[in-house]
Amino acid sequence: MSSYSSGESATSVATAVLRNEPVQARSTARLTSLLDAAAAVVDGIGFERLTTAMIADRAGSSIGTVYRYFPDRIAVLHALSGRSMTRFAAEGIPAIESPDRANWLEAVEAALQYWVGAFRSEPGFRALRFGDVLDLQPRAGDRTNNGVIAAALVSVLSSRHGLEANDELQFRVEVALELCDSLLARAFAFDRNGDARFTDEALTVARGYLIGAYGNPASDA
Amino acid sequence: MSSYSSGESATSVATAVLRNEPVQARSTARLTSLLDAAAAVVDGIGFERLTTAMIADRAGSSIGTVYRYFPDRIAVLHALSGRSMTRFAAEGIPAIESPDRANWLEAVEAALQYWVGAFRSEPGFRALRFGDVLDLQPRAGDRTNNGVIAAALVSVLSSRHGLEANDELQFRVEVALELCDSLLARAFAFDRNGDARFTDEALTVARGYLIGAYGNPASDA
DNA sequence: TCGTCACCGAACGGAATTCGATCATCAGGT
DNA sequence: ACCTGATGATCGAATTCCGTTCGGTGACGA
Repeated sequence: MSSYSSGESATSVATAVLRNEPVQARSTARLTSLLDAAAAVVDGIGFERLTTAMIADRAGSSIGTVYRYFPDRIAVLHALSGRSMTRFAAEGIPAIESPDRANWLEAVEAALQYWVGAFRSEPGFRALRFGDVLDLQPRAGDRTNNGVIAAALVSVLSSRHGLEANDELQFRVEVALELCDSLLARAFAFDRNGDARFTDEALTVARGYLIGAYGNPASDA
Repeated sequence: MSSYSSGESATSVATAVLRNEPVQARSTARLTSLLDAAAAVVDGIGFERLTTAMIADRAGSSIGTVYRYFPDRIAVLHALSGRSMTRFAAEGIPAIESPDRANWLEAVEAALQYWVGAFRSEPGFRALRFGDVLDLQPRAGDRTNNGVIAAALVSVLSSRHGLEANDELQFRVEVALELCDSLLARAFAFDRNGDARFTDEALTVARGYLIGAYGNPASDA
């Protein structure tokens, strides 16, 4: 009945949304350019105003090609958020696993810092908020993106820092991410570079929340 | 330079989204029924699937009338969230001002409890999350809904509980609301009645956050 | 050179939005 | 009281915009 997962699921994300898997080289490039285009537009005008025509234009392709790969407009956004998440897992998690992290708190802080960086520089990242905003009528049991990231973090925290990987830890990490996410969204809502007051507070809050639950590992030394 | 406000602004909210202000009695009634219709539909199917035709039908009017008052479909949603906020201020704030609240913490907790109740029973409330979700490209200086509610809370906290109404307090209350909001949204995402694990955690987090900043007033007695 | 992969863009359908015609209310003049 | 012009309010067919489909054409690999 345990709902947390243990590691590799973080990298195996929603590519199932595609209608056709690209086979030839040019088509994988096309797919990439479609997602890049969507990311760029979404950063500029927000996901609600993103039209399929805009994606096609900016990617230098036609509307039909968009629909060769994606079942509908929303699927593009889901794929984009999936790609961001995969990148986050592929690049961020190893950085967090670095032996430099003396304890779980440092690992978490590294993850959050990395996350803020993604808000700043990863196209489409801030506009989608990991895509959870799109899950307007989610079915119970659906995995949220934050849930998947949380699972990856949990696996690092348990395998390298001695925390027990159970539902409670998964829940708390998920909550911490949710908290951070909301403040970061606010931080970047008006300020393209992130209002420092809110980005700082996001890190402080998440930190405080987890320390409240698990104690401060630095002072246990 | 102070950005907090001191009370009455909480009731003067975004009616500026209207194309035409209603003048005669029948038109104010019409406007109300349009918003009621939107709220009912939005609760059922989510704001993305809400069509202008549905609003008109359910309100017993025509599409053209919708557009007499609102510049576009999204504006209806903004107005709806504005009305929810106004109600929250009009009904919730007095409840919070009750002399029963021994200290600021109890006032805040009452506010949050009231908020959870609104998620449960106020039509359209949970679907819109105070409408901030829709603010995809807000202009700098725009007031967020949470910001306005925070201002109202700040005025209660300062006038009745001795906290100094300054930018810092406004900021912290806003952050607390944002934190609560994100967890409540999550709590109600799958469960129409609110997943207790997340609603509880929302209150705990907001409480812990403010106590961390201002101390526990109960233990000062 | 055949079969499949990719791509295109006109055409279709539904939803958003416009706009001029029509009805209702109100003020004030007789 | 009644008329009357002005303005408020409503309507809904027409238009425009956008998501999505589909049949046709070009490109790649065996």
